[in-house]
Amino acid sequence: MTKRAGIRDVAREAGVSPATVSLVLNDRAATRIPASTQERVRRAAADIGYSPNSVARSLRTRTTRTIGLISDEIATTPYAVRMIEAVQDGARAHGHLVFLVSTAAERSLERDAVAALRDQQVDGLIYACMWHRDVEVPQGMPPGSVVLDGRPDRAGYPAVVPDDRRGAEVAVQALVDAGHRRIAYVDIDEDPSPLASGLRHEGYLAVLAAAGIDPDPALHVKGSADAVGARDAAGRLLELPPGRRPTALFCFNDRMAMGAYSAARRHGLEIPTDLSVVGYDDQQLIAAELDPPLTTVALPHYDMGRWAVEVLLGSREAPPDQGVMLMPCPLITRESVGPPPAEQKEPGRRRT
Amino acid sequence: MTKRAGIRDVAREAGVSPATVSLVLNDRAATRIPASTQERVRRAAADIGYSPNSVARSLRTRTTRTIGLISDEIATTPYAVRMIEAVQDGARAHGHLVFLVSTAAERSLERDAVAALRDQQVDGLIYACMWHRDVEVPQGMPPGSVVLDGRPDRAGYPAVVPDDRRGAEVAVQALVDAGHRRIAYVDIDEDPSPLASGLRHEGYLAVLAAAGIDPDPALHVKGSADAVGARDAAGRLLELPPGRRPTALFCFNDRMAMGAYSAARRHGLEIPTDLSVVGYDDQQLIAAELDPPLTTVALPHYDMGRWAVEVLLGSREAPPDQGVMLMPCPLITRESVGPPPAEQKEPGRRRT
DNA sequence: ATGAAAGCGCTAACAT
DNA sequence: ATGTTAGCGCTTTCAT
Repeated sequence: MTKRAGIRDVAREAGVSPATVSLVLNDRAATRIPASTQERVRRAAADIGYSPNSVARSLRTRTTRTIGLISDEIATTPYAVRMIEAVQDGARAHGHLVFLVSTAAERSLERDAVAALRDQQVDGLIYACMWHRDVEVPQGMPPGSVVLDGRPDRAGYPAVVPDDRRGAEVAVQALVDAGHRRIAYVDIDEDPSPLASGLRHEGYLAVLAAAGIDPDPALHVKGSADAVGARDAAGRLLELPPGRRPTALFCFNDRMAMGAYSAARRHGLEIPTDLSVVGYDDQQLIAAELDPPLTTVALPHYDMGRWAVEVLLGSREAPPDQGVMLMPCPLITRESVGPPPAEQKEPGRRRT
Repeated sequence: MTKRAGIRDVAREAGVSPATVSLVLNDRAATRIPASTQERVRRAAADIGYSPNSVARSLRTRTTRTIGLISDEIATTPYAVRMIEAVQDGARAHGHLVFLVSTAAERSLERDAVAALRDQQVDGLIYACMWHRDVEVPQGMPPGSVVLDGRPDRAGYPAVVPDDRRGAEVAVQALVDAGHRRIAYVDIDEDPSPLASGLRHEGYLAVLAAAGIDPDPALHVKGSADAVGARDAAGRLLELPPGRRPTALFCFNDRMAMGAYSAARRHGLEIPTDLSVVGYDDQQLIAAELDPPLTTVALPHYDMGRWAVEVLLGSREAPPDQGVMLMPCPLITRESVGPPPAEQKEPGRRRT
């Protein structure tokens, strides 16, 4: 890289002082400087390819137009990159650049990251979780930093999470509307249980209650978070005697719905004819690609990410005091939901 | 944020000059300053919680310990975030922070990003593609910047891409080793055809040739890149008369392998008993979760990302002149490959 | 309407 | 062995 042109180079070229160049190039010239001079300055700048050194400017103005995005993990839940993209887009819209640092949720790395970012004088910090959870805000996070997809343990940090309870309601309601009354919840078996697990269970129960359906505890099963765990859990459900067997499965997530598909297949059940399935997450490359495509509830990653930057950069109101913003999770209707089978029948034969 | 302590605060506290503090804190004190003074300085710094302002330091040293990572897209191929993570990790290992900017592959955004990053005085730039392709290096990219998962159109840019040809060879060889001789290539139908498509085809043909198998053009089919397109393409293959039908499918990617699974299922074929399938990408949340788990070839995203930072930051040799580094793609053996069925039989019955 | 000069917080020559 | 000084490239009073 050859030496970059500086403001004094422009000044010399235009026959004015550096101060004037600064004024003009920052649109602070308003009334002060005649259009002709402004024109001359801009020409000179363009001619020599001048572009201000952000570091010097930052030192002087004490604002860097950068933000830091700390994410606890990045690769495990690939679809959550939508949050990163959203933060990116929002930052760009505000003329900011973003430092990304992922910390694998290690406390010491988190502290280092916060410190490094503060040393860089970032204008704001976002702490992003890759899944809805309680978060212990890292030491040194300046108040005003926003928490993304997590619930901060301390006040002073605006936060946004998906409205999992409401999302589950929408999902289960869709099943009720299709005529189902024996609806199972294929839950995740993890310790500690994710916040989303409980919230979605609440939503599930609320809709059943509202529909006058007595919840059958046997229809709340748990399996490990992968397709195999879900396949087994769903399998147990499908082995229930005809009268007790569910006609619809609400699955904790799309990955588990994928397992439910396997179980149905192994039981000779057609989706959605013999069994309806709803997932959660709207995970790219799963939900839409399953056969048949999966009806699911979308996690509003992009919206949450956008919300976070905008609150951080002040273009949107933070929720009053301790309030956590609940972002709606829309139902994505595809083809895995149908009316319940006319009667409880024997495991069907595959169509030929 | 209350006013940060500065180096002069530490100096006053320790009863020395700012210069001494700088020396000590940067481990440049070597022989010059007695241990006792050093200790005093460090104590003072710790006491008042001093941490140097990176912006000021950068202005002075003309090096920022930051790098810029420009990625053409981020959300579409979620598994490619492994590259970002790798860059992250490598940067951290070198004490650098990374600016992430995604440009949706728009030329004007790319140019803006390059300019903004240069204004920030980043120490280096990486241009990352989300899939192996030819890249027109954005205007203003300083020579020495590295291209990740792409082939630059100009010299002066070290680059790394997956060794798709060799990867395909390994995949098809696994099939040959299992005893297959009628092996199809379920290719992607896209215009322009991705580099990987052609390279993998070459690898496929090379292995067949080496095994003395005459390639049957009817076994090279194409489908759209989603599960449905692949299902149809694979379906056509499975409808071939017994003697011509393939016993194994090499799929362009895991998503298409997923479609092949659907097709097999619809034809009453069991995997791997009746049909073997190999994918490509080792896409998280697909390959491992399919039933049965998919044998596939991994794209070395992490390794490539790591390579890129290390070359950028000088801890690894760049390939000689125009050379593009080919990163090996390892075979991930799971359960979708078996020996060919004893004889061409009628579509099998599902196990009960 | 413009310029001179100070200074953001640090580091690196150069003195002492 | 340590301190003084002069900037890094900009912005911003304050003078003129």
